[in-house]
Parts: sequence; structure tokens; C-alpha cells
Amino acid sequence: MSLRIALLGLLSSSGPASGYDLTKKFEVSINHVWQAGHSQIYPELAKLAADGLVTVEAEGARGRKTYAVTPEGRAEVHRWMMEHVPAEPARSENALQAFLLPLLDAPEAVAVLERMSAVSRARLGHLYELKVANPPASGRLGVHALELGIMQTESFLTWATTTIDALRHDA
Amino acid sequence: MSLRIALLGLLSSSGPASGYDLTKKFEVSINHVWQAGHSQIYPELAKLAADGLVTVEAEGARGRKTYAVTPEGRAEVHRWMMEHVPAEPARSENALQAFLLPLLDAPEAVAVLERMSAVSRARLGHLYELKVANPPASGRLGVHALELGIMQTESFLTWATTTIDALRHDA
DNA sequence: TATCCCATGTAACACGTTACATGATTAC
DNA sequence: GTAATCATGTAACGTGTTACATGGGATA
Repeated sequence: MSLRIALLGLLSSSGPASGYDLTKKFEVSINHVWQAGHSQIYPELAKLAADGLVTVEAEGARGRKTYAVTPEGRAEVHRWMMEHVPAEPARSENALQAFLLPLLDAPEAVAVLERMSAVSRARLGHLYELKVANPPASGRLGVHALELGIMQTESFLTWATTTIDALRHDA
Repeated sequence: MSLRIALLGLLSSSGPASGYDLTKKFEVSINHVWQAGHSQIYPELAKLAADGLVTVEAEGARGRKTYAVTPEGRAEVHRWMMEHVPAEPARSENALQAFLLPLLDAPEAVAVLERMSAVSRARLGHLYELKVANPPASGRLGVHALELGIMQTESFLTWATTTIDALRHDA
């Protein structure tokens, strides 16, 4: 369900695009929010076309198909945004490792937390790059999600640091 | 993969339990970190037994089977904790709505953000209850994950509030 | 004896990942 | 001509969700 919304959303904001284009756009923008590879995107576009939410606007060289959102497609995104209450993720490997941390002894737990911190700092760096590349012009899809991602990653880092300190004091 | 680890982790910490017990434990403790229903848990326990990571310690009334972790099972959790680098979630309906927020006009966006806030406040309340019920005794599985969940939810709320304010000023 | 909780399972379907497979066009 | 990139798809497999199905034991 959400993949269709993501595709319709991108098409709504950026205008017509091919499956190939959308795959690339996923990689560079929406990726930190919703991942999908071409093997998921192509069949989903076909279904969206069958359901009348997008149309094949043009067929170009190399079998390239350019898709455009229909009014029904726009309505579908709008409805989802206004009515759908997001299911909270509640399935995070990071959180699972956090949960099971007490199974380790203190030095091991610290090592795990430090690895997590390193990964998070890298992620944070990546998000800052995105922010610099896509300056926060309002109206641009993704600005708010980027801020959210940065805040969440920072708060994860704070948690990791705090927990490392606590474990060091215990030991 | 992660479901096995979650099951092995619970069995490691709490001692032998049945599929039914584990299903209940998921609901009240690990649930905010990794969800699973009985229809996933029963087959997974069978596989774990087939792989020698747990054993059927006893068979009681009503076909009840009590599972216990084997040393191999403990080793498996330990290895996963030390070696497995968690894949970041990168698939969150909340974040997707955040991403697509610019498709809405300001009052609509504020309404969406307020709904998100309400859900988050409820979640936060639930997590606080868990914290009170399970006082932070070190060594107890889940203490750290609970702190993490609370911090993440709080930072989500901060983001929502900040974004609402920004949208109100724009409008 | 009826209802609730214990207790376990299977089946159908949706979603996601990885790998396989193919071919056209462009740039060197 | 050959390598990189454009461009699209399918298949196999693993994981997750919902619904279906069954029955024993305790309690009112």
C-alpha cells in the first residue's frame, strides 16, 4: 500500500517520470524514509496503471515508459495523507539489540553501543549532505522528513552515549 | 532471522517457556521493539528445535510444549549481538507522511501533524506505564530499549510541534 | 453445560529482497 | 568494438499478516 503512495507522491510533485527515473529518485531522496528497488517499482507501476491512478503518457526509446499521475491518483494520495493513521514501525533491529543488551557483559555492551554510534554518525553525515544539497525551500517534498530524520538520529546518538556512560559507571 | 534472535533472547533471560507464553511476553514487553503473533512464533520455534538451538524440555497438558535454549542457542544470540550490524529501518509510514507533507496545504498539514502528535503522546504514555511496571533494575532485559523508545518518541513529538509552529507562521 | 482461557497449529495472501535475464543506446 | 549506462522485466525465496481451524481444561 505505502509503496503506491510513495510513487504517486513523487509523480505528483515532480511530474511524469519512468520507472527507471523513479528508482533513481528513491535512491537519492525518499530512500531514508521508504526504500524500494526497481524489481518492486516496475510491477507496482503496472498495477497503478491498471487501477487508473497513473497513465502511460509516452513510450520512448528502449521501451521507456513515462508515467503521469491521474486526478484519481492525486486524490488517492490526499486521502491517504488525511485519513491513514500510520502504523508505528515496531520492528527495528537497532531497538532489538538495545532490548537484548543486558544479555551481554558491560564491556561487550559498550562495544555494541559504540558500533551503533559510529553507524549513526555516518547516517547523520549523510542526512546533512542531503540537507545541504536540497536547501530547505518550503514546498519541496522531503524537507520535513529530513529534519525528522536528523532529529531522530541525534536522539539515538544521545541515547547511545548516555547508555555507554551508565554502563561504564556500573562497571 | 531477527525473530529467532528475539525468541532465543527471551528464552535466555527468562528460562523455559511455551509458544503461548512467548506470544504473551511479546505482547507485554518486546512488542514495542519487535512484533510477532503466535502464527509466526509457533513455526519458528519448530525450526529452532530442528536446528538444535532450543529443545522441547517438557510436554504438558493440552499439548503444551516447554522450550529451553541450548548452549548453541545462547551462542547464536551472542554472535548476532556482537557481529550483526543492524539494518536501519528506512521504512516508516510516519516518515513517509512527513516526506509527503508539502503536498498538502498548511491547515491540512497541521491537522496531520496534530493527529501524529496525539498518537505519539498515547505511545509515550504507554511506554511510561511499562517503565513504572518494570522498574529499571539493571540486568532486566528491555530497560535500555524502553529508554530508547521514550527518547525517540519524545524527539518525534518535538519535531511535530516545531513543524506545526513553522507551518502556522508561514500561513 | 456453556463460556472463557489455554494451547497449538495451517493456509492464503501481501510485501520485500536477491538474483536472473535481456536488450538498446551512448561515449570512448 | 566494447564498456557503461539506460531501461524493463520475471522468478524464487523469505518474512509478515489475517483468517481459519481445532480441541482440552477450568469455572460459573
